[in-house]
Amino acid sequence: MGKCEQCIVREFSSLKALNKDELLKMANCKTSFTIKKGAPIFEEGESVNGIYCIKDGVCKLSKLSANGKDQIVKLVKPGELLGQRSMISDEPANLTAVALEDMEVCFIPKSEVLGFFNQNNQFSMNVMKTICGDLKDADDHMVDMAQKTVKERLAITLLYLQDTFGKNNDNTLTIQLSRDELASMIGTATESCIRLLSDFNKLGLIELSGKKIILKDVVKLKKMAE
Amino acid sequence: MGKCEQCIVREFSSLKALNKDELLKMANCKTSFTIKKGAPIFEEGESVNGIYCIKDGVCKLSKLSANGKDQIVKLVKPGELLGQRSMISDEPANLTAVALEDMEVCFIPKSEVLGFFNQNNQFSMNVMKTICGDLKDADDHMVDMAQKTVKERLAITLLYLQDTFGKNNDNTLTIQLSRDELASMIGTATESCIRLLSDFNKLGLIELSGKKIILKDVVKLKKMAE
DNA sequence: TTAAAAATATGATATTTGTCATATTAATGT
DNA sequence: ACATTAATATGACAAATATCATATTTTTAA
Repeated sequence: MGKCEQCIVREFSSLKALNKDELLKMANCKTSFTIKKGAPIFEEGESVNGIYCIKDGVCKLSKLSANGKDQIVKLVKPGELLGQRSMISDEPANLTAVALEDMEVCFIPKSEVLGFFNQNNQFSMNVMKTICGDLKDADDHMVDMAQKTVKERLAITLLYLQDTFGKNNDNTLTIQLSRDELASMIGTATESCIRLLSDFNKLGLIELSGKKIILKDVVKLKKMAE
Repeated sequence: MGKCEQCIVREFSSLKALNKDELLKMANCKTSFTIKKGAPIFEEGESVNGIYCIKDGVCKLSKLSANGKDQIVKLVKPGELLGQRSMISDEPANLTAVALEDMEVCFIPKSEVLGFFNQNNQFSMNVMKTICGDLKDADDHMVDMAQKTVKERLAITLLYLQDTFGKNNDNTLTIQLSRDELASMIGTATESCIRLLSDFNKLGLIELSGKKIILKDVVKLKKMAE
């Protein structure tokens, strides 16, 4: 069984407020497992009786709209927690979590987490701050969806992907999304997304080599994002 | 000085977890004031060093987008709190709060609230649950903005207004928004909003008498909202 | 009360975006 | 290696929405 004490990603999440004793307790009740690319961690409507701590790999949180299209609400990366919202609200998951890469995650049951909430104020404060950050992001995201054009949203999203997940040695974006997934982030039709990528390519803003994307002119992209 | 103990709206917010002692402490440090329709409570970028408890009147939380248009993110009604997000995150306000009606609000300074967080777990849990609810709403709202048409969003918004704020004896919506504000909620141009209201009127879904709106066919509106 | 300003309404038109059809390319399994 | 499937790409067109112009009504303030 892995030791939470020695887990590095813990340091990047709300869990960093936990002391040695608490970490030992957590190590004893957590379950860790791997998830293959494309597999769900949980789905909309399911009960999530605890939180997931992401050790490795990125996943998407999405919601199916009545028009049959998936909207990606958020990407979650190592060090971040998953499922806090529905655990705290005591409601079924509002979003579906699917692995974009092979993942390693740990699951900590609700009873344990609530215990930490009661005995460790810094921990619950950390969780609260994280959720507040998510709320701010969601509000901003919502305004962008309502007020920005698809072109602007594509620019914003490309910059976000590079900022958040970085680039490889050949300058290509580290995170690889299908055109369909990129469209789901932007909130547009796949064809529109592909078309705009072509346009950006022709304008020299980005470079497309197969599935890989290179941001060639970050300054212009930022201007384009407004 | 008003007594928090006797304030009814308190019962509808996270503050209901506070005990007599805490309420007395709160009554001593709170400041209550009135805000005229159209006046701001706080604006984007301002520091909000505490939380506002709404005793009477409704306000809008909005954000100015780079295109110069305001997007209304949320309406807040009596019993709800205001400013928790930025107080907890320790960040300037992300949204502007403006009174839609004459309001009565109380302000409770940050130091006091944080004190209650530390000594009253139920209270901080309540606040956390409220913020989680806001996050769920924001995510859902975001998906609607990205995936629904303006027509669908108008139907959703009209139903929301009636559900949340009710109707008068003559069946008109209790809350009165200008066409401009309604457009800001929906995320569309004022003209488009006016046009669709006309269409809905002609289709018998709603009835317009001046600024007043009556929902005539809630079933069809719900179907329209998908 | 009445002139001025603001809000509401509607038409004409341009722009953006979605949809459907169909290539073309890449990925997959046998 | 090759057939099959899936992903990407592009054209043609339709639908949704924004913008600009201008009328009409309502509100506001002198």
